[in-house]
Amino acid sequence: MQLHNTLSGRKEDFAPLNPERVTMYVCGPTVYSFAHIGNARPAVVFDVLARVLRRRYPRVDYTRNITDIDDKINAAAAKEGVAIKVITERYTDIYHEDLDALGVARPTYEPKVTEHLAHIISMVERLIANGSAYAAEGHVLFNVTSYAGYGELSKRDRREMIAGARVEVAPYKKDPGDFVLWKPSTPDQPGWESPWGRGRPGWHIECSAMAEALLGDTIDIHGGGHDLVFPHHENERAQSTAAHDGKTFARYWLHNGFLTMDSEKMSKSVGNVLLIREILKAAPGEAVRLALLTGHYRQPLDWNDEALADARRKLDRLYGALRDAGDVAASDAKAPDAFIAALEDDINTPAALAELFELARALNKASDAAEKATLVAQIKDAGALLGLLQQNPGEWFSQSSGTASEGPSETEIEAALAARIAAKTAKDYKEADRIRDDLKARGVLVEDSKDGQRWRRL
RNA sequence: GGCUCGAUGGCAGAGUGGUGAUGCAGGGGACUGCAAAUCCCCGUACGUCGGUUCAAUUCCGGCUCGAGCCUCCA
Repeated sequence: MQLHNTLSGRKEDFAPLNPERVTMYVCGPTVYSFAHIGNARPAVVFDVLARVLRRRYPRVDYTRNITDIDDKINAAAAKEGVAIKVITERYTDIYHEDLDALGVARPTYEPKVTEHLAHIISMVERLIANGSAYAAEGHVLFNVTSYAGYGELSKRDRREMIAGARVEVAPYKKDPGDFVLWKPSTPDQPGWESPWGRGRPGWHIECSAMAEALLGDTIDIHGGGHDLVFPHHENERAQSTAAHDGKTFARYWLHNGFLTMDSEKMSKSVGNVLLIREILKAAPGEAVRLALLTGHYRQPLDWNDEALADARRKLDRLYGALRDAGDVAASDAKAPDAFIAALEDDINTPAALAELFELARALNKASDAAEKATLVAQIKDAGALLGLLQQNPGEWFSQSSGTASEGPSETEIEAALAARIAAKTAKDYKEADRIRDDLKARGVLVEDSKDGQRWRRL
């Protein structure tokens, strides 16, 4: 298996430190608002990676955190006049619902910052003790000059970074690049007791502490969105390496490319965010998931209505092949080698999907029952690795296009179909076609097959 | 301004130093009462200018355009 490592800038052979326990950490959401479709990309991509790894390794410990201490959360809570827990629990639930709809399996561990304060504090103490960090005016800062490898991950020169920095440098910093590990809270802000007074952790230390607590000093894979490379992952790397006597923190750094809207980054300031739940009103979650896997994970992906419609049509084809195979009992065949090879080549989902379509064509052409059984099993097993094609074809074709869409009920459809078959038997094709056109106008496509009429929602 | 990554047919999107993945759309045919679905056939795509090479879309360099980071951000 090969994975592209941001640190080296190239694809590398993947070999876990301990094949009996593969460890993976992915930065999860800050729960202060609804998740948008851009947030869904890493969740889906790394979900696929976890599935692929689990096929090969007996145990994959996948940790994806929930950031439930953050100034944006504080702002949201203050605005509503509620405790931060009200905000964080609400949006954690919503995040779970949204990802469930996209078929994203829960990670092995889903730690919250509020559950790891003791660990964070102990890590900060260790960093101060070994000279990597210092306390100043109620803050604790990590001294970037103490870590020679600073800038290696994001390929930045520290001096250039300082020169180009647009932020004002706080007077208590020893070096302009130093970043906060702990900061003081005012009495009206959420805070926790610490050796440096009542305060709260900085953004970067939480991931280092939780990764250490759940996965150990050295982890195999660290993932996240490309925007996290700097400063978040650069800082995590510095902290963890410094806290562990120079031991490697993450062996493979994986970063997914951005999702754009009309070729522009999705962001609240631009006003072009598209929430996952808004999309789900008009499209099945499975189609959203496939749309996210259409391009390679490291490439930028432009989101638009056509991409989503395209994904639906692809699923129509795939489910259509499974449906037309009828009731053949699937054999125990597994996904073919070419499909696995594509996914094990740095998660090349477009190439894997191409293999899946080849299987579908073969299934459509197959006439032998044993051959069909093998192909059905292969398609389902391959689909499972992508988190797709696990429903019955009948469910796929009869489901409405989203949580908000409407259309004639199944009872109505069945009644219309009965009338149409009667018209057809009487060779009244004009009436039969009228019924078909009428249903089509209402979003239901009727098809005649060798097994009689069948329908699907458009 | 500095850094990183891209530019493939009507659209989306892999890949490769020398036989044009895959899906959608489009054209032709088979099948069908007609459709739909399915199957078969059909496209001289690799931003631009140079270089290396017997041969470049694929390697190297310039240019143009695009995305991202340098500030919270998936």
